[in-house]
Amino acid sequence: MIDIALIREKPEWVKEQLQKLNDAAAIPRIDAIGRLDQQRRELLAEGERIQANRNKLNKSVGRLRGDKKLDDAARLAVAASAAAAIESGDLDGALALLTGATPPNGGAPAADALDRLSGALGELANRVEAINGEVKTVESQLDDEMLWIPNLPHESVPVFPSEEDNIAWEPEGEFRAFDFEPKPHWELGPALNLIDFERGVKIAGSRGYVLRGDGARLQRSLIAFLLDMARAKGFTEFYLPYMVRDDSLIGAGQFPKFRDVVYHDADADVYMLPTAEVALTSMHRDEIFDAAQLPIYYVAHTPCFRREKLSAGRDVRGIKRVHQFEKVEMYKFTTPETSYAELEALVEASSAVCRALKIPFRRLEIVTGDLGFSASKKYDLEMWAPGSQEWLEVSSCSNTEAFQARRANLKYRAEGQKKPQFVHTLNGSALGVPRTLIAILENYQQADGSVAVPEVLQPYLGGQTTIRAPEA
RNA sequence: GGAGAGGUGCCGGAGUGGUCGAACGGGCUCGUCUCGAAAAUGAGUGUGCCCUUACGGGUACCGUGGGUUCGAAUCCCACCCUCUCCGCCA
Repeated sequence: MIDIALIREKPEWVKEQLQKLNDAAAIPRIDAIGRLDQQRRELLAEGERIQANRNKLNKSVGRLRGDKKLDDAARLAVAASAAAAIESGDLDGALALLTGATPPNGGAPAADALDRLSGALGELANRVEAINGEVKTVESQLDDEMLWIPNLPHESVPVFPSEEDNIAWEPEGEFRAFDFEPKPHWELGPALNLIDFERGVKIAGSRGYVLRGDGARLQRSLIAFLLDMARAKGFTEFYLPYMVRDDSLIGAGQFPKFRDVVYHDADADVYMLPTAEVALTSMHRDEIFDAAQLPIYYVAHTPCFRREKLSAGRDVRGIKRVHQFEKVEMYKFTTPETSYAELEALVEASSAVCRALKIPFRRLEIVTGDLGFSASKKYDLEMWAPGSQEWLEVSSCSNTEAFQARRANLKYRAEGQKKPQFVHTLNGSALGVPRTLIAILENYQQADGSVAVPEVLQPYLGGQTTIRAPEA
């Protein structure tokens, strides 16, 4: 969520930002939010004004009823005058009467004066309730609109319309020179009996896949290696729930916009985790940190489940785009002052993993048109896959600034400051597992059809250096 | 799945329908005392929202949502969650 004060104070500027994001659908919402916000505040002011008077009057009535010093006639006289004052809208006058500041004005002290007073106060309660009802309606409309507004880009993000314009940095690492035609992983995997697509589809349907033998072991090793890399950099490792409630998805920015990519168990009303980021964002929901606790670094390996409609004919082969995959995700809670330095460090941490695996990769600076919903600034890392002949996105590192913090109510108290303020949150993959697996297979394949094991993974595979096809 | 207990502030723990944002204790912060510390002692110590340049004022919040009432932490209803015992189970 962005700060509504921005919309209140400079709506045109906000619209310009949305224009850069290519989110034309969000733009008309800004005016709607402006109207709702104003409406809300007007209603609140009116409702609270009456309520403040009502609170005072109610207390005074309690005292009037219990006041031993007044005889019945006097009590009725006060009640009658006060009731008349309330009915005519003079709440201050009524209060003065009830507290004895002004004497009753001598109206007929009817026997039912106390009931009439109660009735008048009840009427006041009804008015407040009616206004509060309107406030509620307006607020829920307002919240709903706000949840659809994407995060705004940081000023350093290059302004271009589409992912075609993302800025690729100079690749790092050595591109291998092959003296044979490198195969894509969808050929290598089955040939080495590491990946079984037919059985996967048999079990799970479209896009199902099975890793087998050294394929499964390689994945397991990779995950352990990735977690160890993060842990060495000070990240605390977590095991997390894979099924989450909708508040968690709203907090991380998945809902309401991306509802259709998340699997849902309607009976239990829980959702399957699309990324660990969702669970990690919610870890400290509704908490207030001390400044001294920040920054906080977390890392977790989880499966990710994505229902996205996988378009026919695109990325259909292999395990590049699937409904279920493993990912190791890093997450940071920081102060606003340090979040951009922390973003650089985060990308560096992911880059270090690519270097350690000795696979050529490059950094992509994401432009405004491709920023997505939650990020203020984002970098992707891509590994080169010589068999598929393409760059594979293996990591995506974002600073969401206070966008998720506002949705999930994540705050901290700055040194010497009374008011808590929102933290900044960052997330980055380290790395996406199937794509890294693809890159390993395709980069480490050898002329005889076998695949060498990256040096850093060998200890995790009991010293094994090569993956070969099993004996026929 | 069966039976029971309970959800109040940073924590523990009170709370006759009106003066309760909430006793009391602990913690924490600032101060006094001290060479310093401990002990003792004084004051303070929630969050959101609205109004206000500011000082400050108002309002809401005692699991959530409804209801009763002039007035609800306190009464009624529904729901959620936690815990204990039994059963089942990796």
